[in-house]
Order: sequence, then structure tokens, then C-alpha cells
Amino acid sequence: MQQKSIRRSNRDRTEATRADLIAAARKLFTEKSYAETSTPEIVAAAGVTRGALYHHFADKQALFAAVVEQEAAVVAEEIERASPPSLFARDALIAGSDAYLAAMRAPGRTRLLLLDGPAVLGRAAMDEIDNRHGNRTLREGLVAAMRAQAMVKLPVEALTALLAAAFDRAALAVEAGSSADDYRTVLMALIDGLSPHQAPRPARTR
Amino acid sequence: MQQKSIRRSNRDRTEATRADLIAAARKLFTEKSYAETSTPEIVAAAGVTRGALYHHFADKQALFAAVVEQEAAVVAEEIERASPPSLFARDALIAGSDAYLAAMRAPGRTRLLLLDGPAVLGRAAMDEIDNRHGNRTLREGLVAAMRAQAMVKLPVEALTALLAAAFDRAALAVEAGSSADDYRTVLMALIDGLSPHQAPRPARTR
DNA sequence: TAGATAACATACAGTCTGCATGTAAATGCA
DNA sequence: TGCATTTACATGCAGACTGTATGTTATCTA
Repeated sequence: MQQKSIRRSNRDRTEATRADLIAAARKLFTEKSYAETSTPEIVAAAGVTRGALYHHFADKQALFAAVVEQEAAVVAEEIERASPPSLFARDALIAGSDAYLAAMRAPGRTRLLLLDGPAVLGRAAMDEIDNRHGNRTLREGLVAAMRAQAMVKLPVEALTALLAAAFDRAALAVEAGSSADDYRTVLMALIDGLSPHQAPRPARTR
Repeated sequence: MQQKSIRRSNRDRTEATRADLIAAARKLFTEKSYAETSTPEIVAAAGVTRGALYHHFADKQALFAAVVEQEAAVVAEEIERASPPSLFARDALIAGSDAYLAAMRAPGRTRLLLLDGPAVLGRAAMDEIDNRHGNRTLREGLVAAMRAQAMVKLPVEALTALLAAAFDRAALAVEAGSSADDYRTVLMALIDGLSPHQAPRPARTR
């Protein structure tokens, strides 16, 4: 039984170590915040040394960026899984909204993605990440709604960003204990307010 | 000419030192971000020692909170000065929005109030501060609009928070170089979308 | 005017980050 | 297959920062 260090390719080693570091960092960043989490803690949880961390990542911030990137991808995936794209434009938007709010209830996720992320990486970097993941489906949904004449024509980038900001704040408020129903109601009202005709829609806020 | 330490009351000393510290911290926090600003830098700029800082504030975070508090008050003041409350509900909202976006163009203000503030103090603390200053007028404007039947009835707290979030994101986007007109257009559309009747309003987005 | 207290200044301990250096494993090439 | 090179780490170190404890001076109070 030769247990001592089976031969592993460098690519496998790198991949495994990076994954361990990201996983450990994710756990701590969601539990405690970026500033309160130290690199000694992270590497201890990952079972490596700080040398490994600084070999694979330029600095603590780069590791944080990797965690945010991954978490944003997970959120986007959860949304796409929960909201089938084969619906009327408005229904797709609503389904996506609910899926987003549900996804953001994972512990620590709001702080990671909505508080620490923008502060540590900057809004520009966060926009870049969001546009690559979550916001993409939102923007496409809005474009589809506009094309289907189900929504007034507006600058797409700005509308996407502002609705996303509203969703984000709603997620934070719900996590803080506010009424999820209230926020959902207002979000739906904001979206429905963008309808062009204003025929008396069925007031199904639930 | 006896120049050596004219007698000053303790209250005056405290007031002056606190003001110096807050002013120096404000300058650095708006130039560089909370994390990149060190207490040695702050006290050097204020002309005191770290002993004074830790005598007047529990920690660096408490000094930051004082800076945020003051800056939020200044923003609220600028808004109230720029937007006369004697108008129709919708016009008052629009005037307030423009005043807010204008006020947030002060260098570093968006990072201080919209990025570092929430990350360092938490969203709950920022909500508390906002509700005491800026958001107050917004909420009152919304309540007035609802009473005047100029806006659909919605949960006030949630509506205030979500609109404020949209304004915040707009301010960040404009600072980052996005089209101020686009964001203004979308903000107005969101507000107008909350009108109950939907008579074809004059499309004066400018 | 003396003692108490507030407003600082100075000194120190502990921790953290980033880098430089050292070592073992893997890779590439003759 | 053997060896030089590169990669993937581990270890050690320097600088900086935060918070506190202690010392000193100015103000307040009785």
C-alpha cells in the first residue's frame, strides 16, 4: 500500500488547490465579511499555507473576486433553472424576479454580492460580473418585452441596471426582516408600470 | 502677546478636535476609500495624534460613521434647498430626484455613501441614517402623491427603499460615465409608471 | 487652591498583508 | 531515461495597522 503522494498532474494540483481555497474563502466570506476574514483563517480552512494562496492569487482581493465570480454564476444558474424561458414576457420577468429573491436568501449571499462585492471590487467590476451572469437574463427579458410591445421602449442598459438595483435592495431588505410580500408587490408594480397600454391588468400580486 | 495656549473650555476643545478629525477623515475617505485610509493618515491630516482619535471615537468605524452621518445630512440639505416643496406631487418628486443626482456628483460621495457605507456599517445602519435624512423627504413625497391620488397605493417603506435604491444606482452609473439622460429617463418612467390613470402624459423627459 | 476628571500624547502588543527565499514535485527535452 | 527547468507550494521576514494601556497636561469642581 503505497500511500505516499500518488502522482498528480500539475493541472490537477492547481485546480484542486484553487477550488479548496475558493471554497474555504466562500464559507468564511459568507459567514463573516471580507474585512473580518483573514488570509491565515482561509488557508487554515483550506488545509494549505499562505504561500499557496499567494501563488495562485495575486492578493486577497483577487481571491475574493474569484469567490464573487463563482457565487454570481451559481445565482444565475439557480435563476435559469427555476424560471423556464418559455412564457409570456411579463411572466418570465416575474418568475425570474422570484427566483432571484429566492436565490439571494442563501446565508451571507447578500453581503457577499451586494455589500462587500461592490465595496471591495468597485461597482464597475461588479457590473461587469453581473452582466456576464445574472443581469444577462434580465436584460434579455426586458428586450423581449419591449419587442413584444409589452413594455415601453427605454434605454436598455439603464433600465436593466435600475431594476437590478431594486431587486438587490429588495433582497437586502428581505434578509433584514422586512416583509417579502411588500417588496414583491412594489417590484411587480414597478414592472407593470412600464406597460404601455395600461389595460386593467389582473391584480394578482401573489 | 501671550500666544501660548489661550484658555479654552473642554467643550470647545472637544468640539474642535472632533470637527477636525471628521473633516480630515471625510477628505481622505472621499479620496481613497475606507480600507485604504489609515488612522495615522487621518490624524496627521487633522493635526492631532491617534490618542485623540481613540479618545473621541470608539474605533475607526465609529469615526467613519460620523463622517457618513454628516455627509448624509449635507446631501439632504442640498436636496431640500434645491427642491421647493410647493409643487405638484409628481413635480416635487422629479425636482428631488434631480437634486439628489446633482448632489451625488460631489467627488467621492457615491463611494462613501453608496459603497463603503453599506459595506462598513451594514445596510441596516445605512437605512437608519438615510431614513433620518435623505429618504425622509422622498417618503413624504410618495405619501403625498398617494394621498393626492397621483400614485397607486403601495407599501410605503418598500416603495421608498426601492426607489431610493434605483436613485443610488443611477448616481453610481452616472459617476462611472454612463449617460445621465438615459438614467434620468428611466427613473422618470419608473415614477410615472406608478400613476393610476395612465392618461397620455406630456412626455417631457427633459 | 487642591483633588478629580477630561483631553489628549506616547508606547506597546498582537495581527495582518505581501514578498522573498527555500524546497520538493512535475514537466520538457536530449 | 536522465537532467535542467519550471511549477507548486512552504517558510520566514519586513512593514504597517489597529486598539489599548499608560503617562502627562489642561480644565473643572468643590
